[in-house]
Amino acid sequence: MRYHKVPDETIRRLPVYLRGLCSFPNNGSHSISSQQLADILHVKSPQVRKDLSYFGDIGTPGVGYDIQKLTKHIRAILQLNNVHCAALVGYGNLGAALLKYTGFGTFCIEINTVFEKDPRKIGRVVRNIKIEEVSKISSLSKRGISIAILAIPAAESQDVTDKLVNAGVGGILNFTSSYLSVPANVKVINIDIGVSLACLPYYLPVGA
Amino acid sequence: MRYHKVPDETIRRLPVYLRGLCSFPNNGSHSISSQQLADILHVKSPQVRKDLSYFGDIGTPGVGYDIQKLTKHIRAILQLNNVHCAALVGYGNLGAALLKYTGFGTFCIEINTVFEKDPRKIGRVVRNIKIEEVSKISSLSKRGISIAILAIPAAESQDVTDKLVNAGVGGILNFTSSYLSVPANVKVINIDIGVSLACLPYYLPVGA
DNA sequence: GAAACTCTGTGAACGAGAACTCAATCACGG
DNA sequence: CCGTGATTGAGTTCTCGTTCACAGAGTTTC
Repeated sequence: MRYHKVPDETIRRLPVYLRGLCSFPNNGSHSISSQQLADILHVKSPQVRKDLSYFGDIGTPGVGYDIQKLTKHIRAILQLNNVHCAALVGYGNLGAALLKYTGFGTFCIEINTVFEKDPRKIGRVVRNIKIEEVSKISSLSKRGISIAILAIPAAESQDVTDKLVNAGVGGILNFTSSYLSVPANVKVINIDIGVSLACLPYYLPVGA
Repeated sequence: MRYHKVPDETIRRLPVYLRGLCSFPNNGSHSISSQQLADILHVKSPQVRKDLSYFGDIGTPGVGYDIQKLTKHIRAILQLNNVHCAALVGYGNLGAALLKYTGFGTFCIEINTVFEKDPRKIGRVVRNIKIEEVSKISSLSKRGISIAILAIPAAESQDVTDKLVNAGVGGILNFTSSYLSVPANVKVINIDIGVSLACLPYYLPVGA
């Protein structure tokens, strides 16, 4: 199931819609209108309709969207119907926090593999996961893991990325501050905490 | 120093430029061309020129941009010339990781205040910072802190945000999954780790 | 000192995404 | 069974940001 040409921005909003649907109070009604959904998520209602219309006729005019059906549909689009296992590379401060992070469950994503360079950490067991050395990344393809989370120092990021790509990883969530060069069929999503924070002072009133 | 109308996207790239300049090998030359800068950061060279041109004539035709001068200039634009203190709200997994995070130093931002709800953590000292209770947020204005990092459960986010805004905070880095409602003069930057991760499966080859 | 070369700054074209608008569709009540 | 009200889906417009192309300024070379 692959769709024509959907804006990345739309894809990015789908998980937000999903979360909105989960939190929608089940007050008897089976359906929700684009306006209601828009209000919850603080976007405009035409935006919601347009986003959803990329994937065929999901709603029914005069009524709205069937909540359960819509939820299932979005999960199907995002390929979140079956659990995805993800590998975490780097068990430093951030890595440890991510492993304990509970916000992935809603989206059926579960970190079940951890790699680390530091020999002192290798072998330790956290949350039933044994920390492995980075050279074991090559075994990911055999384990059917195609998503990786990169939380290591910038200097090693390209090196590890190459290993991940070779192991068949198709999606990388990059917390590193460096640009990752990957083949076209691999998707990288960057989260640069430093840059985001550095933008804030610009918006402060002058002299603050 | 406030400039006409600069795209948010441009502002977001400035810290990246800054980092690129820092890592540029000091090989005798004092200047760098838009092309060189573009190559390092994997953007197009007209993009670099346009971004920088919003802030007046910084470069010299035929030569390029004086590295030191440009660095200073970007820091001035972003208001990063003097150190900014930031308050961290929430000392959970993520909060603890952020406090230890070293990536903020490049941008002259330093977390020097920590608030937490859990009474067992209040009073503890980490990195010379004493963890305070959330009710002390109101004292931020007196301390001249106008940037906050929000790393708490979604349920309490709006509550704490209101407290922050009342205390004169003008910029919030929001790791919470919820939308924050703030007055127009307060800037919120959202980092939603769950959503970013949830997007990845969409891009995987079907059936992976 | 002039010509050739390099690189910036900017106006204009282009493209993507968001907001608007309205016709078509469906449920429901009389 | 038909009219009324509600809401979707899509075509259009608008806004924002990126890319392009070129004029002009500075530097180097002969």
